[in-house]
Amino acid sequence: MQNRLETLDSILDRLRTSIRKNGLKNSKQREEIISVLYKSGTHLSPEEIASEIKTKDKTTSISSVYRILSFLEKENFITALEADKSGRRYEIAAKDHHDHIICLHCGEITEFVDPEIERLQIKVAHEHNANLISHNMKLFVICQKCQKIKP
Amino acid sequence: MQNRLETLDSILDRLRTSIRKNGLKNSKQREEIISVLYKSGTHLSPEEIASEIKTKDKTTSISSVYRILSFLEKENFITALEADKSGRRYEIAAKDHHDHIICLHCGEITEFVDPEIERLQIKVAHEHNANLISHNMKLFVICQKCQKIKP
DNA sequence: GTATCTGCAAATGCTTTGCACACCC
DNA sequence: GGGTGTGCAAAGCATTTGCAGATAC
Repeated sequence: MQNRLETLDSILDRLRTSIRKNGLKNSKQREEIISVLYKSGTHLSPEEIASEIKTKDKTTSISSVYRILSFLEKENFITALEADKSGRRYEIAAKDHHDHIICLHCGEITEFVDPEIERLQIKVAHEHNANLISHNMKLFVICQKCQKIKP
Repeated sequence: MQNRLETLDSILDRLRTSIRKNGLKNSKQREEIISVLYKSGTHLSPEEIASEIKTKDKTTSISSVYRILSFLEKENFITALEADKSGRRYEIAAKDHHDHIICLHCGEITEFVDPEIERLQIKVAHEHNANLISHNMKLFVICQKCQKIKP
């Protein structure tokens, strides 16, 4: 996981501002989900988020988790990642931009940034007369541990 | 679309070899699907493939299309692409390796290769002590046409 | 003949939606 | 108080699977 750019409190402040800006109302569930994602530091599935919140005594429903995740993604508080066929996983957006290395054997997810690749992606888009909005890059690998297990 | 590396007949020959190698039996549906993907030159959804085959009088079922697509992907005759939430799309693998530029506005898919990025991806994997098996890179853009429509 | 392949329909798994009640402002 | 949020259950949608008949070898 990379450096946090922002404290949890600061993110929650921005969340409240965003809620007001959209004419919405506060809810503890939204803050809970941000909190869980911030503290976990990993890439969690909606089910994992729901059960994490449930351990803290709340009876949060999975449908609310999905609804809130959509909102938080739209407002750029979190980002989604499709590591495999099992559905989306989410992580807090308050980190540096990064891409993912995914081990095909154990599923481990590592983050990385290569400034040179980032630069070249913008160049490629321009060469196609297009305006780069975002990108999605996943490197599928066999990690060091799994190379030892399965030589 | 990039240059074909192989004729349709040559691909179908390889398909028959692969079928024998796996102890399976021939079927016109498998050849039909390869044929449709080869001729279309684009990225088709399972539904699109099924309806394309149906126009040619056959009553192919969607479940067979899915089953055959899995087989063809496993055997590297085709490759899958997830352009958006609407599900997977497939294209013939008998082309040079390439990645995709996807317009967020009109959905147009363009193919590209940047040898320098390819090289850097291998380097990044090595720096993480991992063995690069494959990658997935999508550049999400607003294409030239859509920039004019929506300034 | 026997094992694979197919079409159909039902099942699955993730995600979304409709609705009635609960809660925030 | 009126609108927004939630939980629940049901619906959606892409994909997978079980099964009986069809087909390839």
